[in-house]
Amino acid sequence: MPAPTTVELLWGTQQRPKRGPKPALSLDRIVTEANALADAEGLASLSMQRLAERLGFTKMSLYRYVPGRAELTALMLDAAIGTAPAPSDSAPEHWRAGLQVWAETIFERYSAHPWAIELTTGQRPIGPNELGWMESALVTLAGTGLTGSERLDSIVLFNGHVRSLVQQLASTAGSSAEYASQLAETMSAAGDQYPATVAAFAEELAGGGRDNALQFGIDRILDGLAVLIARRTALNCDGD
Amino acid sequence: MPAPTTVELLWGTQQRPKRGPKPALSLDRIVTEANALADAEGLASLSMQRLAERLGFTKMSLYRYVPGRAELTALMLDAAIGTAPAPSDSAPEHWRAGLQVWAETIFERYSAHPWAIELTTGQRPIGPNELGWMESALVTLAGTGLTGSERLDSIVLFNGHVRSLVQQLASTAGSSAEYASQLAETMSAAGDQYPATVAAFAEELAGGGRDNALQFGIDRILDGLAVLIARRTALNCDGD
DNA sequence: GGAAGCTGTGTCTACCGGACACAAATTAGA
DNA sequence: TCTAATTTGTGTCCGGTAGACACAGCTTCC
Repeated sequence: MPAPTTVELLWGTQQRPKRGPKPALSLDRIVTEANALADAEGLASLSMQRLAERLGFTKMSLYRYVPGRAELTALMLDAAIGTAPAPSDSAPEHWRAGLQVWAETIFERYSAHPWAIELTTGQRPIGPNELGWMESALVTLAGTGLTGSERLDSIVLFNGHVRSLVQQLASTAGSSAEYASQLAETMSAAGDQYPATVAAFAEELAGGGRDNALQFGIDRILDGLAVLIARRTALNCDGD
Repeated sequence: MPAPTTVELLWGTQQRPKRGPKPALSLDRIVTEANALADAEGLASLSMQRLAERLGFTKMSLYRYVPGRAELTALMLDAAIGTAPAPSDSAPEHWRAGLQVWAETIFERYSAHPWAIELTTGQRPIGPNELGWMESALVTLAGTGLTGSERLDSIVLFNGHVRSLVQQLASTAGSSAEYASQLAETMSAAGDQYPATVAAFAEELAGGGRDNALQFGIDRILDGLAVLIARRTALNCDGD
């Protein structure tokens, strides 16, 4: 019985062996409970021991289903982001609204499971759901006249913005007051060396201090893409 | 002797005690060697034990200088990104070139120490160097007519893009061939469910497959900011 | 009815971060 | 100059982690 690889687990290409007792656990149950545990207490509090206790089994029994922690977290990530919603309207002129929804939706998914972000680092096999999100965005971008590289780079750009925001907001969500006071203390101690920073924060506070960083970034990226798409379209018309 | 906090360590507001033997180590040496170890073998291979062996001391002696691993990594991060280069030309009309250089430079810093990226997650005190980078970008954006919130959100946008790229490129740097073959295998197995993805990658390969994702993202963000800045400038002129 | 093969379990190792007590070193004050 | 106070580096210990391995019991095939 060779241990299944991460790819085999992610894409479900393993078959049940014929002989032997029927397994009392399942991969789905394990991953579901692992995600629930991570949602409740964070990824750092997730250990094979604690997960096994939650499932009512011993630690080593989990290794019959998952080769190790790395493979488990890979499955957790793909389960956390879930299936991508089908692009509602793939007409080429609606790419802007489509990407807007795409970015907001994946932001909500990641926000519901902030621990999933740190699992997206490092070289790793891509899962079906993750690929589905990419496919969804690429369908929306299909008729824009952008090249394949540009379409892929656009997704990287959106992904980076959304994930960066989730990380930042999730970390300051619990205790933004404490965070703000700490920042204020630093500013009052060494603020004279950072005048532009002090000015920017002061102006932000005066203006209400609402955090629309997510929408701001989405709008800027969409505007930037629109500039490029318009240029491409103009060139194509000239060429015809 | 209360243990120094992360803020005190980062901002250097602790004073040497008068009595007792002179310390044989120093915070600088510890952080320098820790960064060298992380550069060589990654953050996961950095343990207090291994760091102490590298320094020729015992593990527990390190705790005389650093309260714990979390504080150590906070110092490592600020040392890794280094001091921000002074904005060479802060004339308002040069914001575009200034941000271009800013993004490329911080990209190089993070690329030299990819492990530093994962240390930027979670709520944490900000260090002097990190604040210096923010100040540098805010100075460049000072004369653009953007509000304080918009200037801060712009930096978040650039930061997210750069860090996301570093993470992705650093992970695929060592074995891009293996990664490509794995992706090709997945595509050939399940590619019919992801036609737009297959098309985009095929087109990218046909076009040479150079990865200019960093520059692509920077250009789109700059274009998007230019649109907003032009709108602000036009409104201001109308208002006058 | 074996025999083969799988499942869940208990035990074991190596490593991690960190607490705590202690001897040596150094300085302040008498 | 001598003593007491205080800091430094060290050795030992603890709880926790991931994972290896052998073993008993169950299930199915021949």
